[in-house]
Amino acid sequence: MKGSNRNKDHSAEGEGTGKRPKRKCLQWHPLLAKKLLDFSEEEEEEDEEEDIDKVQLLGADGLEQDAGETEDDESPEQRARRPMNAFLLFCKRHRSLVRQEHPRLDNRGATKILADWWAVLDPKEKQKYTDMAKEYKDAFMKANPGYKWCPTTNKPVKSPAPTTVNPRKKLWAFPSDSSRDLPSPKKAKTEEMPQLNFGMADPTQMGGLSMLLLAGEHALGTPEISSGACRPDVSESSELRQKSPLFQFAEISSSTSHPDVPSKQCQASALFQFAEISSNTSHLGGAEPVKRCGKSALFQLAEMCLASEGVKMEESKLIRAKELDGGRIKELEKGKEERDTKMEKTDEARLQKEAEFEKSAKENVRDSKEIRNFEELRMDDIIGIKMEAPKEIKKEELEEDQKCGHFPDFSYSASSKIIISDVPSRKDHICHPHGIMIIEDPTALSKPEKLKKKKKKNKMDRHGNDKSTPKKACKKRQSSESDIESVMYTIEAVAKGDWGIEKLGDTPRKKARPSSSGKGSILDAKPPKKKVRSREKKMSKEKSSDPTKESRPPDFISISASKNISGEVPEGIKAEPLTPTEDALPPTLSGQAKPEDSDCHRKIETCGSRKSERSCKGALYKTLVSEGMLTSLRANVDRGKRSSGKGNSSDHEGCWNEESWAFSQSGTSGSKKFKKTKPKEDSVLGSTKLDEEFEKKFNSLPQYSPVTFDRKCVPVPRKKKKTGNMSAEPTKTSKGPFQSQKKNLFHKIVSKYKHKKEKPNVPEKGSGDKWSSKQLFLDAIHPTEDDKPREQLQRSLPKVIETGCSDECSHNREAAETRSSTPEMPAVSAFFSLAALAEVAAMENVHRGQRSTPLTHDGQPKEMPQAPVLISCADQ
DNA sequence: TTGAATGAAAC
DNA sequence: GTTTCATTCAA
Repeated sequence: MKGSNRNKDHSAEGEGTGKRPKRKCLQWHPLLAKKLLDFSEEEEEEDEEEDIDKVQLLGADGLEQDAGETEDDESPEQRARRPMNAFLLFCKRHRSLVRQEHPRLDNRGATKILADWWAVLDPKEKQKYTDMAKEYKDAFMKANPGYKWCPTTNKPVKSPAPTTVNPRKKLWAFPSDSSRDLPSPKKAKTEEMPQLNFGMADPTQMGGLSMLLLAGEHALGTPEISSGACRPDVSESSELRQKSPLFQFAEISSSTSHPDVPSKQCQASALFQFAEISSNTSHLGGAEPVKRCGKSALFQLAEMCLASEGVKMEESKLIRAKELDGGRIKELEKGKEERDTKMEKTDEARLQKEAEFEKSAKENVRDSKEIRNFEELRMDDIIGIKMEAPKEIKKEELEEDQKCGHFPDFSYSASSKIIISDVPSRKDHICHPHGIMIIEDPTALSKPEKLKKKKKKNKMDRHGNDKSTPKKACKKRQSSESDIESVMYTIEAVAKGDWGIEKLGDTPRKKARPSSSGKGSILDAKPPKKKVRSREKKMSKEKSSDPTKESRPPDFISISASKNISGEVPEGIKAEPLTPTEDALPPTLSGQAKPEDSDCHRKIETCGSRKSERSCKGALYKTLVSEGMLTSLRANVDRGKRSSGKGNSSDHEGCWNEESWAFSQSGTSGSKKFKKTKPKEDSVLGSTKLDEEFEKKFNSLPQYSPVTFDRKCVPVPRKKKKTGNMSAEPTKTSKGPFQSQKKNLFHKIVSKYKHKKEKPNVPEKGSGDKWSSKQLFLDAIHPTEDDKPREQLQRSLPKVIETGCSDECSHNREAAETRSSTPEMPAVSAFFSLAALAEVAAMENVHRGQRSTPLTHDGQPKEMPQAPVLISCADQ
């Protein structure tokens, strides 16, 4: 049976896409899954596009295949893969991030780093993943009652093990269970899933999580939810859940826009758009078109957040808190709009935008004044923003750029939908416009090329996009900033952050980008990284890795460290104002938020530098989005709402719901995972988004910036180091002049490293390997700190900043390039983003008190590091 | 196809 | 305790 199926699949593949079709199918099939693994994301994405088109066309084939699969596969169970454990979830979530940081690093190396991160990860954060994994497992088990993790009994696998060849997946066919208990949903899943894969979605994305959805649905037993673990397109096969939430959602959107449009297209488009939106959000595009899309997507996302918030508010009645959050969001959105508009139209659009901006500002003021009307105001703002800026201004452009248009529209439509229920007339208006926009979607769908591009771009680092936009904004800001000196100062600080981000983003992607100053060294250093890592890998394999680990990555790390430090320091300093950062986070500071907003408005009005501020905020907003901060914010908001409204106490349910932190940026991985949402709580957003929620859950899983881990790293390393050996070895030079010492360290390290290679020191297996990996991780994160003992690491950061500041701080502003040059841009970028937050908050504070805190302050460096941490923690 | 990590489950 | 396998993808 299986063989026949396989053959079919293959044949199908060959026929349809050649290899591609199979892949997806394969993934779902345990047997085939591995094969699928090989192909790259890009290909998958492309496949998706193709699939989409094909799906409709090919329906019959897909069905046959699916059916065959279900039968052949024996039980859907076989298909089902064992649920991922917390660590795997973590890896899945962060691997892309790691890879971004270390493009050259292969998966193994990435895995090591991930392991390090995981080790360092705070218990709380870990718990999130653990909980998710648990839920996932539970759901999975529900779906697959008979499922056995290790078919050991069934499969002689072990005994035969000698042939490592096939070991991994396939064997565990399930006994008879497969079909037996499988709750209908499960089958549906299994069946549907593949279909979906064929048709629309990325099987990869669907991942095992889809099972979760099914299980969740099943458990919930809520017919309404009918989790669409599978994608809508499968409607054919999906008897059970004919209409997945996504499908419904798509329909709604389509209906909203144009009933005439065939549902299929709408669905597909909607799904894609949604996915793209998420991806865009995460990546915010490197290329211009992408940028636009990304921006719009972000903007829409923000809107969505607002809308959802608005709804929730009504429900929860926590108007004020929401208002606060909303207000911030608005501002952010506005900032985005401005940037977006600027970006798109550039100079020409400026005037209009400015006008809009002013309007928005006025509106904001109103909002601050009238809290009750807040919702309406928001709507106004949104409307104004979209109507004026995006639509009127951008309309044509958008139309031209179908990509952007459809995405935003889609998201917006979703939001609008929600809004509609709550909001009266205005909302309707809004909806229509969006609907119009949506119409374009189908066309967009028709153009796979764009999608592909986007996807590719998605791969690009999110930061890159962010950066790009911020830059422009910054530039403009600078021009306007001239108005007020004090403001300028603050603005500059912010701007710098933005610049840094931009640069960072750019460099990280390509990694080797030759940055201007001192970058040559960096470039040189980069190659060493690989070598080092490879070496380390080898070392680990050999188990030679010593407790000492001095084998730290040689020069390049040091170099990168210097750069990083330079970059970090200023930001860190800026970030110092922890409170501001907190303020930046709406959820936490709901109360403050409002005042801040008002302050901001005031500032805007009073100061001629409205744009600058807004632009800065906009940049910050992007950064937030990219960093996932937005997600966290939204999550917090949602939590608050839910808590007030529903009060989900249960961990599981609560987790899912709560966890539905908006679309996370889901970085690179985001594109892939489009799973369905969970059914349970959708009431708020509407059942329509169950699917989304599901995806969200996974995507929502906190994505930590490397920086976060850095701090955390300290403790872990100690543990691992345990052995006294380690302590002695670490070179401690860190304090003095970094660079000179760095060199020395470098030499030392190199020498040590070599030495180690030749003679592995004490190699205790586990400890040694891990340790080595950790060191890499540490090195990567804190190159400079490597030398220092782990204990000092924490201290070292601040210190480094301080010491480094003198030299590099000056450079920082001017030499954003250096930042960009650092190979580990992502971490830096993340740091910047946090810093940017802090800066923004600081700006606000400054405006309030008008005291500009010098960015370069040495005095508060320590706080800096914490601030980001706090943020991350808060988020999560 | 392997491996690099962690964790859960089945031995 | 040991083994299997979940994700990911370059090598």
